Amino acid sequence: MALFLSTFVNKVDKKGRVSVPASFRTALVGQTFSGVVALPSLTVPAVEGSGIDRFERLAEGTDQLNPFSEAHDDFAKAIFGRSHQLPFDSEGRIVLPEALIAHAKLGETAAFVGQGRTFQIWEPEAYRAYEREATERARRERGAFLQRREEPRS
Amino acid sequence: MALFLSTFVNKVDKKGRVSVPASFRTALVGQTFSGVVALPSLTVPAVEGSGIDRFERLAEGTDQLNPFSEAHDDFAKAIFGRSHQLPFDSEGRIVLPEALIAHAKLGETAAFVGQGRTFQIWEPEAYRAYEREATERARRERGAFLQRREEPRS
DNA sequence: TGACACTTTATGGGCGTCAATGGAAAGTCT
DNA sequence: AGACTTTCCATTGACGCCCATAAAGTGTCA
Repeated sequence: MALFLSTFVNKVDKKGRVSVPASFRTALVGQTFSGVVALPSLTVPAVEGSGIDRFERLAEGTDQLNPFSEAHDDFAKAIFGRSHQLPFDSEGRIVLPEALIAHAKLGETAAFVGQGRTFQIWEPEAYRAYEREATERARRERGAFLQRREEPRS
Repeated sequence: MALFLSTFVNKVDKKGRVSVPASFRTALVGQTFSGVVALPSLTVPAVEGSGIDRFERLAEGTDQLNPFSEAHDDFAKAIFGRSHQLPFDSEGRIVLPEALIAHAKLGETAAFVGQGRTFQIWEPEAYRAYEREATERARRERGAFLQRREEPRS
């Protein structure tokens, strides 16, 4: 089980600690770093989260010499420079740095939203609004998706 | 054999538990997650269900750590975030989250409706109405279809 | 073929464990 | 020492796990 699914709303205490949903934690076991890697999303007011394995793979990509290497360089700066390693405490919580809390405008609670291979952390109310919009778009594009889904596996 | 066929109506107890029909369970054996993945349908008042394999395939197509790949779907976001992993208990039941019960307006009973590679969970009465309507529509369209076929002869 | 034993499902309920949360204690860094 | 951070216990409420029962299906054998 290596997928982040569903949405969980947990509390942020006055120390900035949040419980990472248990199912997310189990999706991260066996990694070289026991915790999550988090960075402010470049596109939405949320925190992007994943295991460190993702970044290890990403690092390999930046080492390559290719036509996009310059873009990769900017990319690496934007990604690695702004990312945080957040270790689990013994109860499976992480502490969110001030920079991330500010970026996502987090208050008393935080919504962990599964996105498959990664997840995001949202202010719950902001996510509800965003989800409504995203769902509406998905509904419109539904035809294309369903076709893809029903493709016979080769 | 991995198809969901036929319709079964089972009870929802006061804990929100429902037995997944045995034939549906056997269609799910051997998956990496022992249970079903469920999400509210985008189009009808029902719960969409499937095995996790479907979502694993979906995740492969959406790698969204790279912000330059603008191509990621709203859809994947809407799908992963709104989905729920519902593990089987030792008797083959799942517990339906409040959000799904509300979406499908489930009461004391739930109808599991096979759809081939997936299935749906309906409030039984709502499904009967929907089915009547669907077969009626199919009948009308079949009529039109047959007419079209006959046209070249005339 | 009909009766009986056995297996599989569906359903209900009780109870122990763990996840989520809060707070205290211990350790660090000026 | 004071402020802040990390580690360690304490509580509670939900959920997973187990057992018990009933209904339904399957098979066997006289």
